Amino acid sequence: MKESSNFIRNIMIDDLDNKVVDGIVTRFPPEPNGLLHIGHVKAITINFDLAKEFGGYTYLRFDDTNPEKEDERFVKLIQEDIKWLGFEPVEVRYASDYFEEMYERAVILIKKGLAYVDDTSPEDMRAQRGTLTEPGTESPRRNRPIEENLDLFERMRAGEFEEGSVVLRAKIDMASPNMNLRDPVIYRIVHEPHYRTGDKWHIYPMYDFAHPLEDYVERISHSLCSLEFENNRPLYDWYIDNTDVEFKPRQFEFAKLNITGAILGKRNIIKLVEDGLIDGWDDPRLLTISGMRRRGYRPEGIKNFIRETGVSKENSIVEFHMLEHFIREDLKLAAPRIMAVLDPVKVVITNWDKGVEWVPAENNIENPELGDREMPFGRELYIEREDFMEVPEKRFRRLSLGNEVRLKYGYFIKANDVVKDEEGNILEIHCTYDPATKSGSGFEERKPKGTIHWVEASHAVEAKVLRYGQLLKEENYDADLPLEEQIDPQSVQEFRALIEPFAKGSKPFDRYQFYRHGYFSVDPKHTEELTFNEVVPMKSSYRP
RNA sequence: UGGGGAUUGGCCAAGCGGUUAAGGCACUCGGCUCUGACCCGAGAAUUCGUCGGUUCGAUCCCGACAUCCCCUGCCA
Repeated sequence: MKESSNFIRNIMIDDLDNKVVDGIVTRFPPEPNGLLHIGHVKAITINFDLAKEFGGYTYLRFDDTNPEKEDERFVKLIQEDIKWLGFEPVEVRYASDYFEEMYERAVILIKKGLAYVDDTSPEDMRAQRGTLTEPGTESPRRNRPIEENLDLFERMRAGEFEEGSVVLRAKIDMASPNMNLRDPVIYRIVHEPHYRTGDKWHIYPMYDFAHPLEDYVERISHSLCSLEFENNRPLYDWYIDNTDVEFKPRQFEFAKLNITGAILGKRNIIKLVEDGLIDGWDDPRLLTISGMRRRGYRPEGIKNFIRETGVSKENSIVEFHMLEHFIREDLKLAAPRIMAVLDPVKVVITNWDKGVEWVPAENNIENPELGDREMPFGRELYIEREDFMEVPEKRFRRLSLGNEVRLKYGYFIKANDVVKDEEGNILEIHCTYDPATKSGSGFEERKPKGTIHWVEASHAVEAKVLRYGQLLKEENYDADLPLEEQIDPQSVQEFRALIEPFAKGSKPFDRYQFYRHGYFSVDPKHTEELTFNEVVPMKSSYRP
């Protein structure tokens, strides 16, 4: 595991040293109302890594306290995503399993005179809450007798009331400068059936009340969440301090992950999915876990990125470059390489008279276990149009008239002539090859200025290649603009590519690297059509 | 004068009173190379938002100011 220092680790070390906690127990608590994205990967990685580092363990807990938004299918998909990432929770828990426990704790609050049933309308309640600079006013129901509250709360549970007609509230401080403490709602009425508990319940706990109790039940030592919950921590502590729990979990906040040009946030993704602007949650342009999987990213690359990116309380935006770097670093060791030509121009080797010759090609120089293969070489080849210039510019190191270049895994060829159409477009480049320069022969007499890639014309397979770029046009997402205006139409580009045949020695691949043009991976769903997803562009540093 | 956070090179981020102020990404230059990628070297903060204070000594402590983020859901 990579070690990256962060302030939460330091807190844990101190807590362990000072015997504030016996051990480390963490949890990842997604609400099953959508799929996970790379921002969640940060939370997942932090929780699992830290627990593991200190010999503790981590729960996967579905925070399913709102039946109106949650769905069983997300429970399943989220677990698959986490498993794919390589994390193993000690146990899968559901907040809905603790509903009875939470109810009991709410009764404790009522009995202590710290909670009351209020039938103030949502509108009036908002008005009574005051503003950021003015205190709120107390509800007329605030001092309702305990017995009456107990009776009303029981009837709320029994389903006697309409949604929105009544809530259970904590009696804290309507003048608190922290809005969260102005008598927050503890339970609300919801008649919608819950995907797990069905219609057993008609009241559901609010996040602020439920979460600390969930953490208590699981004996979470460090409850990690994002920065926007800092204002909720006093309430978290209030509930813990007043519900007679014998274990006190504590909340710590860290900054969420933001990446330039990426849309994160379930709300936005849900909107993109619902508006049909993308394929779905697993659209490769999205940085959802399933989208990244389809794009060809591997878990290790993603996790390394997260680990190197750090944990702090700084509202930061990481450059997409950083993600690309770690994905590329991971893929370069694992991706079999093939050769492909995106914009082909024909090369005729005028002195070739051997038919088709199969030449060995290293599949992956860094990882020999991926095996070698053979590829055809013949009289007619295709090379990349941009790899040829009739008159070379300075610093141009590829093929040009009168000059020699190495064909990777093949021979040196020298361009002698070009055939053009009436408009001057190059149709063919006539070259001669030198038999002595065959790849692997150990020929060292001279070195060409450059090496280029190619495919043999008669065997090349034509394929459609999809390049998936970044979803957004602008560097940063602007919440005030409609999403459809911000999506970059170039985020999906379709190319026709000529790819070397998969014939000899080829195995079912799931990832490829295209020389110079980038790393691509096959989307397993589209293997038959040979549709590729670009993983990461490999920039060329050549500039005329 | 509501409250809560944050402020270290273009982007992340270590650092916890005495350091030449880690590291990664990006960028530049050089080397290597069966692609210019990869790999290997080298390069940037006289300085840690600003101004004061404490101290023999401050990025690290205190104060003021500035800027950014969060908080008025019966969402999480």
